[in-house]
Amino acid sequence: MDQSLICPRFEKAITLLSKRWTGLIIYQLLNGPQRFCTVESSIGISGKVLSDRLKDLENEGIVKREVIPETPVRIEYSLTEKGLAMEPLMKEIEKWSQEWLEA
Amino acid sequence: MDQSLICPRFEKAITLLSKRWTGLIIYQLLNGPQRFCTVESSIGISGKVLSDRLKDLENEGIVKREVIPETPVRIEYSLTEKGLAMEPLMKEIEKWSQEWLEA
DNA sequence: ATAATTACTTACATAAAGTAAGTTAATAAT
DNA sequence: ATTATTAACTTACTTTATGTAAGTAATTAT
Repeated sequence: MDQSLICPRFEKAITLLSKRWTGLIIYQLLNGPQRFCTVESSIGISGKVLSDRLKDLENEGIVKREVIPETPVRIEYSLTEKGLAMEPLMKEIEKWSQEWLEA
Repeated sequence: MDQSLICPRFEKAITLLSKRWTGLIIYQLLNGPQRFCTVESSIGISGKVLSDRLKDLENEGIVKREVIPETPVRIEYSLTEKGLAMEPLMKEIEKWSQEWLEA
């Protein structure tokens, strides 16, 4: 009796967002391209997990990684079109949180 | 250099949704009140974790638990107003998934 | 040659989730 | 009265995920 009526695409999306940190990383990157250490310190994630997540998100086509040969080397992470398309979704989370959660 | 510019309410909301299964449980309950075993089999979560999550969500005021003295006893879980208010958010996730993920 | 900086990686410890068996409580059948 | 049945959990144990802290690679400045 495993009648999964849940759309597999929706399930995949929510599974993505249900991974710890994923949502916050995307939200943070909506502020524009930024480097590893900026994301790390602004959301308080460990370097190890951030490294994992950014790879996952790159594989999903949500995040883009760009090496900028400066001194020392700078690496910029940014959202792809697919990632940027999550903005309305994030706005809805924001809305809900402002209406239903206490400060 | 820990300049967390992220709104604490938003952070709490996304932390909630970043817990494995939370989003799917809420989504499933948008179909209307239902019992433990229905949620369990429709989303494929283990009884143990479902039990934990439903307690968390009850404590957050998102889910309501009602004992119905039938034979055998039936327990119905449903969304509160706060939980129902997540529908637009879920719809946005659905939209994104339909536009950006493959079937 | 040595030090400094960013972006990682590795080894190890702790916490969360999965599995399967067991418990409780309310009847219902024998 | 005893046994069985069913839903809703719990508990004990295993596996997986995350956290912490130290280490490495590459590049350039001194």
